Amino acid sequence: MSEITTNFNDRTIEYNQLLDDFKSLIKKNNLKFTIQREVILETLYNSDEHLTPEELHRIIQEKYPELKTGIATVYRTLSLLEDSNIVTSLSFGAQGKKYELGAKDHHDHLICTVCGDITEFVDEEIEKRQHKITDELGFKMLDHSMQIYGVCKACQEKNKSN
Amino acid sequence: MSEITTNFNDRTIEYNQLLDDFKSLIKKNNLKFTIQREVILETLYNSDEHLTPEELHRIIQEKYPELKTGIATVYRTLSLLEDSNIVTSLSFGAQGKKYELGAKDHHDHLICTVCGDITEFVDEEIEKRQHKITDELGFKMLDHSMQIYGVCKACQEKNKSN
DNA sequence: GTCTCTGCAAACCCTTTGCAGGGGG
DNA sequence: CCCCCTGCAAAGGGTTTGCAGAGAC
Repeated sequence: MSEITTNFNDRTIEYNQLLDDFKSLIKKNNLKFTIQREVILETLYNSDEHLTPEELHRIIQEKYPELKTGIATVYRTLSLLEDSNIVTSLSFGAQGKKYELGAKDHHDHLICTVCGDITEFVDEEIEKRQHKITDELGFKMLDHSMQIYGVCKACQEKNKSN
Repeated sequence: MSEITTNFNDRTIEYNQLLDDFKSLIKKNNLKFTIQREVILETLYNSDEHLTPEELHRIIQEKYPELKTGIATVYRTLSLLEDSNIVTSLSFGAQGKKYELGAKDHHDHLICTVCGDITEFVDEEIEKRQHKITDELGFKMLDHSMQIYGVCKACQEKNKSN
């Protein structure tokens, strides 16, 4: 039995639960619950992809054109969600960040450099080693991220058949 | 009194090697070897830090003010060096990249979110697990990077004494 | 002499901010 | 009603690009 698990797309967290959490957070900080904030959370929830702020904005504009949601609101809401650990971001150099719901369990990323597809995985042994390393150095770990770049199975096969 | 040989010579030899590699690369691609390109490589070599393009530019301007090296040249040369796998970069979201010589052995990074200091480490067990994961998924690994974010020992102690 | 490389400045892209009006609690 | 949130547009920060002259080969 492998310790490796992939693709958390079978949602462990119900949307209503997530929404409730977000509402509590908002109430606790004397913020306001707006339709824009709800739509951004919902869109992130319903997407299996890692989205850039721009992609998120475009999807929302297409689905709810009457809201005229501004890109600035998307950025502001993503910051709020990231600060609250509801979403997490992946950096892609100067080409910006991609966001995903962070309510799932922690996981790392396999990134295909051909098709851009991102696969998630968790490895308990790696997690353990990370703690061991930081403990030994007296480093207080707050977060970590790991990306493996390469060519996914599908792209390798596609390449063979050409 | 004999000439003293120190381990500094190792670095000198490595630098000449590096420079030769760079020159071959340049010749092979019908590019030109310029003083600016040499100074950029040399500065990266002589720095133990991970540098941003801006930092690199500032150091070069201070050391060789007569060259009036432009920031654009720094960016162009870094791209050239990265494409050639002579340097590697670390992403910091929208806040840009930091570069380091990639000729050293592979290693991962501990990044202090307080002082920005970067510590390098290698853990064989993690490297092994990464190969195991990609093998099982039929993913062809080309590269990987891991960053652990947190507070370094020095910053924790500084914080205590305040 | 040819053709790349350079510095400069403008352009670009992504992200943040200031502002006045809108809307949640 | 207060004051947070929004859309808009302008500003910001890092990076790239167009250009004409300088320089490598």
